[in-house]
Amino acid sequence: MTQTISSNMEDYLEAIIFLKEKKEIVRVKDIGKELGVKNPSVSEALGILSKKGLVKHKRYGNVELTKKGDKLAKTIARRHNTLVKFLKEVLKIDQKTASQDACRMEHSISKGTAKKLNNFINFIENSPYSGRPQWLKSFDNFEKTGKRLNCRIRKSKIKND
Amino acid sequence: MTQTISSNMEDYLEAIIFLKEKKEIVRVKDIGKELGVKNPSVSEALGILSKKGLVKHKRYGNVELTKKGDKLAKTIARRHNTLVKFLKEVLKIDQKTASQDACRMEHSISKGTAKKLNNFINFIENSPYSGRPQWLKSFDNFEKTGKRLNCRIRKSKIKND
DNA sequence: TATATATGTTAGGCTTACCTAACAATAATG
DNA sequence: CATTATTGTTAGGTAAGCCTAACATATATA
Repeated sequence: MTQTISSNMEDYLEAIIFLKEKKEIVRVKDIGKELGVKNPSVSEALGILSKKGLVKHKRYGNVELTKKGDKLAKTIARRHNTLVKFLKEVLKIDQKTASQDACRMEHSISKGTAKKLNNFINFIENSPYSGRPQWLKSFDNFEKTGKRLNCRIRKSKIKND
Repeated sequence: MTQTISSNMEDYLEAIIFLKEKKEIVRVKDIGKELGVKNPSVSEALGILSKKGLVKHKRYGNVELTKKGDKLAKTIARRHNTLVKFLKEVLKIDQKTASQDACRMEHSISKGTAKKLNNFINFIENSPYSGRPQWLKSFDNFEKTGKRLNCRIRKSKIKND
Protein backbone atom coordinates (compact mmCIF):
# COMPACT_ATOMS: atom_id res chain seq x y z
CA MET A 1 0.00 0.00 0.00
CA THR A 2 2.08 2.83 -1.33
CA GLN A 3 0.44 6.01 -0.22
CA THR A 4 0.22 9.02 -2.43
CA ILE A 5 -0.01 12.64 -1.46
CA SER A 6 -1.28 15.60 -3.44
CA SER A 7 0.89 18.22 -5.15
CA ASN A 8 -0.03 20.64 -2.45
CA MET A 9 1.03 18.32 0.31
CA GLU A 10 4.27 17.77 -1.58
CA ASP A 11 4.77 21.50 -1.47
CA TYR A 12 4.37 21.54 2.29
CA LEU A 13 6.92 18.77 2.71
CA GLU A 14 9.32 20.53 0.43
CA ALA A 15 8.93 23.81 2.28
CA ILE A 16 9.57 22.06 5.57
CA ILE A 17 12.77 20.41 4.44
CA PHE A 18 13.93 23.63 2.85
CA LEU A 19 13.34 25.64 6.01
CA LYS A 20 14.82 22.97 8.20
CA GLU A 21 18.07 23.25 6.30
CA LYS A 22 18.58 26.89 7.02
CA LYS A 23 16.79 27.48 10.27
CA GLU A 24 16.85 24.20 12.18
CA ILE A 25 13.57 25.07 13.88
CA VAL A 26 10.54 25.16 11.65
CA ARG A 27 7.37 26.89 12.73
CA VAL A 28 3.89 27.11 11.26
CA LYS A 29 4.28 30.73 10.27
CA ASP A 30 7.55 30.03 8.43
CA ILE A 31 5.86 27.44 6.28
CA GLY A 32 2.97 29.76 5.60
CA LYS A 33 5.33 32.52 4.57
CA GLU A 34 7.32 30.21 2.36
CA LEU A 35 4.26 28.95 0.53
CA GLY A 36 2.23 32.14 0.60
CA VAL A 37 -0.65 30.72 2.60
CA LYS A 38 -2.14 31.65 5.96
CA ASN A 39 -1.55 29.83 9.20
CA PRO A 40 -4.84 27.97 9.31
CA SER A 41 -3.99 26.38 5.99
CA VAL A 42 -0.68 25.25 7.37
CA SER A 43 -2.28 23.82 10.50
CA GLU A 44 -4.70 21.88 8.37
CA ALA A 45 -1.97 20.56 6.11
CA LEU A 46 0.16 19.51 9.06
CA GLY A 47 -2.80 17.59 10.42
CA ILE A 48 -3.06 15.69 7.14
CA LEU A 49 0.67 15.05 6.89
CA SER A 50 0.78 13.94 10.52
CA LYS A 51 -1.97 11.45 9.95
CA LYS A 52 0.04 10.04 7.07
CA GLY A 53 3.05 9.69 9.29
CA LEU A 54 5.17 12.16 7.38
CA VAL A 55 5.39 14.92 9.95
CA LYS A 56 5.68 15.21 13.72
CA HIS A 57 3.99 18.22 15.22
CA LYS A 58 2.58 18.77 18.65
CA ARG A 59 0.17 21.59 19.36
CA TYR A 60 1.95 24.94 19.42
CA GLY A 61 5.24 23.18 18.90
CA ASN A 62 7.67 23.18 16.03
CA VAL A 63 7.50 21.00 12.99
CA GLU A 64 9.63 17.95 12.28
CA LEU A 65 9.72 15.45 9.48
CA THR A 66 9.53 11.77 10.27
CA LYS A 67 12.06 9.49 8.64
CA LYS A 68 9.51 8.64 5.98
CA GLY A 69 8.60 12.29 5.49
CA ASP A 70 12.21 13.26 5.21
CA LYS A 71 12.85 10.66 2.57
CA LEU A 72 9.86 11.76 0.53
CA ALA A 73 10.75 15.43 0.92
CA LYS A 74 14.23 14.73 -0.35
CA THR A 75 12.90 12.97 -3.40
CA ILE A 76 10.76 15.96 -4.23
CA ALA A 77 13.58 18.41 -3.62
CA ARG A 78 15.83 16.35 -5.86
CA ARG A 79 13.30 16.47 -8.67
CA HIS A 80 13.06 20.19 -8.21
CA ASN A 81 16.79 20.64 -8.45
CA THR A 82 17.06 18.46 -11.50
CA LEU A 83 14.44 20.50 -13.26
CA VAL A 84 16.04 23.78 -12.30
CA LYS A 85 19.36 22.57 -13.60
CA PHE A 86 17.86 21.50 -16.87
CA LEU A 87 16.01 24.75 -17.34
CA LYS A 88 19.00 26.86 -16.45
CA GLU A 89 21.86 24.92 -17.91
CA VAL A 90 20.34 23.58 -21.07
CA LEU A 91 17.60 26.02 -21.94
CA LYS A 92 19.33 29.02 -20.34
CA ILE A 93 16.22 30.14 -18.56
CA ASP A 94 16.70 32.76 -15.88
CA GLN A 95 16.92 31.70 -12.25
CA LYS A 96 13.56 33.06 -11.24
CA THR A 97 11.50 31.57 -14.06
CA ALA A 98 13.41 28.31 -13.81
CA SER A 99 12.60 27.87 -10.18
CA GLN A 100 8.98 28.91 -10.63
CA ASP A 101 8.52 26.45 -13.45
CA ALA A 102 10.32 23.73 -11.53
CA CYS A 103 8.04 24.29 -8.54
CA ARG A 104 5.07 23.39 -10.66
CA MET A 105 6.65 20.77 -12.89
CA GLU A 106 8.20 18.77 -10.08
CA HIS A 107 4.76 17.40 -9.23
CA SER A 108 3.91 16.20 -12.70
CA ILE A 109 7.08 14.48 -13.71
CA SER A 110 7.12 10.72 -13.28
CA LYS A 111 9.78 8.83 -11.40
CA GLY A 112 11.32 7.36 -14.52
CA THR A 113 11.39 10.66 -16.33
CA ALA A 114 12.99 12.38 -13.36
CA LYS A 115 15.69 9.77 -13.37
CA LYS A 116 16.39 10.11 -17.07
CA LEU A 117 16.42 13.85 -16.88
CA ASN A 118 18.87 13.59 -14.05
CA ASN A 119 21.10 11.37 -16.15
CA PHE A 120 20.89 13.89 -18.92
CA ILE A 121 22.09 16.64 -16.61
CA ASN A 122 24.90 14.48 -15.36
CA PHE A 123 25.87 13.75 -18.91
CA ILE A 124 26.11 17.44 -19.61
CA GLU A 125 27.82 18.39 -16.38
CA ASN A 126 30.45 15.72 -16.76
CA SER A 127 31.16 16.71 -20.28
CA PRO A 128 34.79 16.21 -21.16
CA TYR A 129 36.66 19.19 -22.57
CA SER A 130 36.07 22.45 -20.72
CA GLY A 131 32.66 23.46 -19.44
CA ARG A 132 29.68 23.73 -21.73
CA PRO A 133 29.73 21.06 -24.43
CA GLN A 134 30.14 22.18 -28.00
CA TRP A 135 26.69 21.05 -29.05
CA LEU A 136 25.13 23.22 -26.36
CA LYS A 137 27.15 26.18 -27.51
CA SER A 138 25.85 25.43 -30.94
CA PHE A 139 22.33 25.45 -29.53
CA ASP A 140 22.96 28.82 -27.86
CA ASN A 141 23.90 30.20 -31.19
CA PHE A 142 20.95 28.57 -32.90
CA GLU A 143 18.72 30.36 -30.41
CA LYS A 144 20.37 33.70 -30.94
CA THR A 145 20.71 33.70 -34.67
CA GLY A 146 18.43 30.94 -35.86
CA LYS A 147 21.49 29.48 -37.49
CA ARG A 148 23.54 26.52 -36.55
CA LEU A 149 27.07 27.03 -35.42
CA ASN A 150 28.80 24.02 -36.77
CA CYS A 151 31.74 22.42 -35.22
CA ARG A 152 34.37 23.40 -37.68
CA ILE A 153 36.02 20.06 -37.71
CA ARG A 154 32.85 18.19 -38.51
CA LYS A 155 31.99 20.71 -41.15
CA SER A 156 35.23 20.26 -42.98
CA LYS A 157 35.65 16.56 -42.52
CA ILE A 158 32.23 15.03 -42.93
CA LYS A 159 30.92 15.32 -46.43
CA ASN A 160 28.95 12.20 -47.06
CA ASP A 161 25.52 13.20 -45.75
CA MET B 1 -7.34 41.80 -18.96
CA THR B 2 -5.77 38.51 -20.00
CA GLN B 3 -7.97 35.79 -18.68
CA THR B 4 -6.57 32.65 -17.20
CA ILE B 5 -8.12 29.23 -17.03
CA SER B 6 -7.36 26.33 -14.75
CA SER B 7 -5.35 23.24 -15.71
CA ASN B 8 -8.54 21.27 -15.80
CA MET B 9 -10.22 23.68 -18.15
CA GLU B 10 -7.12 23.50 -20.33
CA ASP B 11 -7.63 19.76 -20.45
CA TYR B 12 -11.17 20.19 -21.68
CA LEU B 13 -10.07 22.54 -24.44
CA GLU B 14 -7.34 20.18 -25.44
CA ALA B 15 -9.68 17.22 -25.53
CA ILE B 16 -12.11 19.17 -27.70
CA ILE B 17 -9.52 20.16 -30.26
CA PHE B 18 -8.13 16.65 -30.29
CA LEU B 19 -11.54 15.09 -30.89
CA LYS B 20 -12.47 17.69 -33.45
CA GLU B 21 -9.50 16.68 -35.51
CA LYS B 22 -10.52 13.11 -35.91
CA LYS B 23 -14.26 13.16 -35.61
CA GLU B 24 -15.43 16.56 -36.82
CA ILE B 25 -18.43 16.41 -34.51
CA VAL B 26 -17.66 16.59 -30.82
CA ARG B 27 -20.21 15.53 -28.25
CA VAL B 28 -20.33 15.75 -24.48
CA LYS B 29 -19.87 12.03 -24.02
CA ASP B 30 -16.77 11.98 -26.27
CA ILE B 31 -15.12 14.58 -24.10
CA GLY B 32 -16.05 12.71 -20.97
CA LYS B 33 -14.63 9.50 -22.34
CA GLU B 34 -11.45 11.22 -23.44
CA LEU B 35 -10.86 12.78 -20.05
CA GLY B 36 -12.25 9.99 -17.91
CA VAL B 37 -14.99 12.06 -16.32
CA LYS B 38 -18.76 11.76 -16.31
CA ASN B 39 -21.15 13.76 -18.43
CA PRO B 40 -22.29 16.16 -15.73
CA SER B 41 -18.70 17.21 -15.23
CA VAL B 42 -18.40 17.91 -18.93
CA SER B 43 -21.63 19.90 -18.96
CA GLU B 44 -20.41 21.98 -16.10
CA ALA B 45 -17.03 22.59 -17.72
CA LEU B 46 -18.64 23.57 -21.00
CA GLY B 47 -20.74 26.07 -19.10
CA ILE B 48 -17.62 27.63 -17.68
CA LEU B 49 -15.76 27.64 -20.98
CA SER B 50 -18.79 29.09 -22.74
CA LYS B 51 -19.00 31.92 -20.27
CA LYS B 52 -15.37 32.66 -21.00
CA GLY B 53 -16.09 32.77 -24.69
CA LEU B 54 -13.90 29.81 -25.53
CA VAL B 55 -16.57 27.33 -26.54
CA LYS B 56 -19.88 27.37 -28.38
CA HIS B 57 -22.42 24.86 -27.19
CA LYS B 58 -26.19 24.89 -27.32
CA ARG B 59 -28.23 22.57 -25.16
CA TYR B 60 -28.10 19.02 -26.46
CA GLY B 61 -26.02 20.16 -29.38
CA ASN B 62 -22.45 19.47 -30.34
CA VAL B 63 -19.43 21.31 -29.12
CA GLU B 64 -17.43 23.90 -31.03
CA LEU B 65 -14.49 26.04 -30.18
CA THR B 66 -14.67 29.77 -30.71
CA LYS B 67 -11.81 31.43 -32.52
CA LYS B 68 -10.33 32.40 -29.20
CA GLY B 69 -10.84 28.91 -27.79
CA ASP B 70 -9.29 27.34 -30.83
CA LYS B 71 -6.23 29.52 -30.54
CA LEU B 72 -5.79 28.71 -26.88
CA ALA B 73 -6.37 25.00 -27.46
CA LYS B 74 -3.71 25.01 -30.13
CA THR B 75 -1.23 26.63 -27.82
CA ILE B 76 -1.83 23.96 -25.23
CA ALA B 77 -1.64 21.15 -27.79
CA ARG B 78 1.61 22.58 -29.07
CA ARG B 79 3.10 22.57 -25.61
CA HIS B 80 1.98 19.02 -25.19
CA ASN B 81 3.62 17.96 -28.44
CA THR B 82 6.82 19.75 -27.63
CA LEU B 83 7.03 17.98 -24.30
CA VAL B 84 6.29 14.60 -25.83
CA LYS B 85 8.98 15.14 -28.40
CA PHE B 86 11.50 16.12 -25.79
CA LEU B 87 10.68 13.15 -23.60
CA LYS B 88 10.73 10.70 -26.46
CA GLU B 89 13.49 12.03 -28.64
CA VAL B 90 15.94 13.27 -26.09
CA LEU B 91 15.27 11.21 -23.02
CA LYS B 92 14.05 8.16 -24.94
CA ILE B 93 11.04 7.71 -22.75
CA ASP B 94 8.38 5.33 -24.03
CA GLN B 95 5.36 6.72 -25.83
CA LYS B 96 2.89 6.00 -23.06
CA THR B 97 4.87 7.50 -20.20
CA ALA B 98 5.89 10.42 -22.36
CA SER B 99 2.35 11.35 -23.19
CA GLN B 100 1.16 10.85 -19.61
CA ASP B 101 3.91 13.07 -18.28
CA ALA B 102 3.31 15.64 -20.98
CA CYS B 103 -0.38 15.75 -20.11
CA ARG B 104 0.50 16.89 -16.64
CA MET B 105 3.54 18.99 -17.40
CA GLU B 106 1.93 20.99 -20.16
CA HIS B 107 0.01 22.95 -17.55
CA SER B 108 2.97 23.93 -15.48
CA ILE B 109 5.44 25.02 -18.09
CA SER B 110 5.64 28.74 -18.68
CA LYS B 111 5.31 30.38 -22.03
CA GLY B 112 8.98 31.27 -22.27
CA THR B 113 10.11 27.82 -21.26
CA ALA B 114 7.79 26.20 -23.75
CA LYS B 115 9.27 28.34 -26.46
CA LYS B 116 12.84 27.53 -25.54
CA LEU B 117 12.10 23.87 -25.27
CA ASN B 118 10.55 24.03 -28.68
CA ASN B 119 13.66 25.68 -30.06
CA PHE B 120 15.70 22.95 -28.48
CA ILE B 121 13.65 20.28 -30.23
CA ASN B 122 13.95 22.11 -33.51
CA PHE B 123 17.65 22.34 -33.03
CA ILE B 124 17.81 18.59 -32.59
CA GLU B 125 15.41 17.71 -35.35
CA ASN B 126 17.14 19.93 -37.85
CA SER B 127 20.45 18.53 -36.96
CA PRO B 128 22.71 18.40 -39.99
CA TYR B 129 24.22 15.05 -40.86
CA SER B 130 21.90 12.06 -40.68
CA GLY B 131 19.27 11.71 -37.97
CA ARG B 132 20.14 11.66 -34.32
CA PRO B 133 23.00 14.03 -33.50
CA GLN B 134 26.23 12.52 -32.34
CA TRP B 135 26.03 14.04 -28.89
CA LEU B 136 22.65 12.41 -28.34
CA LYS B 137 24.03 9.08 -29.42
CA SER B 138 26.73 9.71 -26.92
CA PHE B 139 24.08 10.32 -24.29
CA ASP B 140 22.30 7.09 -25.22
CA ASN B 141 25.49 5.28 -24.59
CA PHE B 142 26.14 7.15 -21.38
CA GLU B 143 22.73 5.97 -20.18
CA LYS B 144 23.37 2.41 -21.15
CA THR B 145 26.91 1.98 -19.97
CA GLY B 146 27.57 4.93 -17.70
CA LYS B 147 30.41 5.75 -20.05
CA ARG B 148 30.76 8.46 -22.59
CA LEU B 149 30.97 7.58 -26.24
CA ASN B 150 33.14 10.24 -27.74
CA CYS B 151 32.81 11.53 -31.19
CA ARG B 152 35.71 9.93 -32.93
CA ILE B 153 36.59 12.96 -34.94
CA ARG B 154 36.78 15.24 -31.97
CA LYS B 155 38.68 12.64 -30.08
CA SER B 156 41.38 12.34 -32.67
CA LYS B 157 41.55 15.90 -33.84
CA ILE B 158 40.92 18.13 -30.90
CA LYS B 159 43.65 18.17 -28.39
CA ASN B 160 43.70 21.66 -27.04
CA ASP B 161 40.78 21.56 -24.65
C1' DT C 1 3.99 38.16 37.87
C1' DA C 2 0.52 40.54 35.07
C1' DT C 3 -0.22 41.95 30.69
C1' DA C 4 0.66 42.72 25.80
C1' DT C 5 2.18 40.79 21.54
C1' DA C 6 3.06 37.06 18.60
C1' DT C 7 1.91 32.73 17.13
C1' DG C 8 -1.18 28.75 16.54
C1' DT C 9 -5.79 26.49 16.37
C1' DT C 10 -10.74 25.97 15.60
C1' DA C 11 -14.98 26.99 13.41
C1' DG C 12 -17.27 28.00 9.60
C1' DG C 13 -17.42 29.50 4.70
C1' DC C 14 -16.01 29.65 -0.24
C1' DT C 15 -14.45 27.69 -4.84
C1' DT C 16 -13.19 24.09 -8.03
C1' DA C 17 -14.07 19.93 -9.85
C1' DC C 18 -15.68 15.88 -9.35
C1' DC C 19 -19.71 12.50 -8.34
C1' DT C 20 -24.74 10.05 -8.31
C1' DA C 21 -29.57 10.16 -9.04
C1' DA C 22 -33.34 12.00 -11.27
C1' DC C 23 -35.18 14.15 -15.09
C1' DA C 24 -35.34 15.84 -20.17
C1' DA C 25 -34.48 15.72 -24.95
C1' DT C 26 -33.00 13.48 -29.00
C1' DA C 27 -32.23 9.46 -31.93
C1' DA C 28 -33.09 4.78 -33.22
C1' DT C 29 -36.24 1.07 -33.93
C1' DG C 30 -40.42 -2.01 -33.86
C1' DC D 1 -45.46 7.21 -34.99
C1' DA D 2 -44.91 5.35 -30.44
C1' DT D 3 -41.70 3.47 -27.61
C1' DT D 4 -37.10 2.49 -26.06
C1' DA D 5 -32.31 3.54 -25.76
C1' DT D 6 -28.93 6.93 -25.71
C1' DT D 7 -27.29 11.15 -24.59
C1' DG D 8 -27.41 15.53 -22.04
C1' DT D 9 -28.81 18.51 -18.06
C1' DT D 10 -30.04 19.74 -13.37
C1' DA D 11 -30.00 19.23 -8.53
C1' DG D 12 -27.67 18.23 -4.73
C1' DG D 13 -23.61 16.24 -2.36
C1' DT D 14 -18.42 15.43 -1.35
C1' DA D 15 -13.40 16.45 -0.85
C1' DA D 16 -9.37 19.37 -1.15
C1' DG D 17 -7.45 23.50 -0.11
C1' DC D 18 -7.81 27.90 0.67
C1' DC D 19 -9.77 31.96 3.48
C1' DT D 20 -11.42 35.20 7.73
C1' DA D 21 -12.84 35.77 12.38
C1' DA D 22 -12.70 34.28 16.91
C1' DC D 23 -10.37 32.03 20.39
C1' DA D 24 -6.17 29.79 22.82
C1' DT D 25 -1.49 29.41 24.06
C1' DA D 26 3.13 30.91 24.46
C1' DT D 27 6.58 34.41 24.84
C1' DA D 28 8.35 38.85 26.00
C1' DT D 29 8.33 42.78 28.78
C1' DA D 30 6.80 46.38 32.07
